[in-house]
Amino acid sequence: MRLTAADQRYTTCRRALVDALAAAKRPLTIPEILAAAGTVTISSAYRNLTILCEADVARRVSGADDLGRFELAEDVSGHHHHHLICSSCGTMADVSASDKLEKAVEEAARQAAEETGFDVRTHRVDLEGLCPACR
Amino acid sequence: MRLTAADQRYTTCRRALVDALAAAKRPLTIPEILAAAGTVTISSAYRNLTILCEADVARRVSGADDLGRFELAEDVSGHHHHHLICSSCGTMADVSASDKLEKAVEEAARQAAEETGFDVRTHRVDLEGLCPACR
DNA sequence: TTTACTGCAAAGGGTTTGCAACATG
DNA sequence: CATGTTGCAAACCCTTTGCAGTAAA
Repeated sequence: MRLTAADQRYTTCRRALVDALAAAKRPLTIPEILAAAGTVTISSAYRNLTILCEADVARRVSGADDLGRFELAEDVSGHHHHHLICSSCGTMADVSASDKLEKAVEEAARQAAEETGFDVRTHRVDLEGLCPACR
Repeated sequence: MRLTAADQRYTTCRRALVDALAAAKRPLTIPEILAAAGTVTISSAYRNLTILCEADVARRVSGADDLGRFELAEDVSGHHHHHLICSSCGTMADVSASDKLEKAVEEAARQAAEETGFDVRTHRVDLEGLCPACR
């Protein structure tokens, strides 16, 4: 949390954003964040989310639609996970990753790095389909 | 290719779009598609890409930035693959998937479906990092 | 010829930015 | 007190849409 101290002030607005993200167990859209964070204006939300992302406190994720979604960084939330995405309503849900999957992805990353020269830093596994409400 | 026939006409414009996507071995942004497809206007590109996606000839993918990117559907290109994404310049590259990884992802999908009630239809594995040009 | 497609330009919607007032350290 | 931060509204950029002319079947 105090990662922010390394860069900037930890204001009421920023705290509200972090709290909103921490309370949700899934990535939130800007509208959802605004609703959850109380009196935060749109411009402040965007501005501070950008800052929080740069400070590695939050992370922007992309789903099925083109709405920006944000979640706490894994260093902050403390657990590595992947996402379930509903192709109908766009909602995202967190799912924990199994060791077997992680190992397979890491191996694939190593291999791809070797073949292409990419410096692979992280990965993302999304499972897409229909959520209970939309199926 | 003739999937389009099932819905609409196979015009010069649409052929140009499909050819452009087929020629690239990675997802292309709209600007890249316009450059590659010759005399296609922006509105036609968006309109037809939407139609091609609905006909399952093409597919829209999202990467690190918020630019829409398109690639041929796997039924058309003929091979299942994942993506390498450069977090600096946003470029995406295709990488083929190993059997081991596919199996692990499918197992994870099955498990997640059971736990959450999601009807998982497809998956996406992105390896993110820095491309050779940006590292 | 009929119907769908194309181009142009204007409209739309989410995101970013300028600027003056304000709050934090 | 000095700076960084907030709010408001205008600016932006990518994407979508209306409409009249054009091309495909």
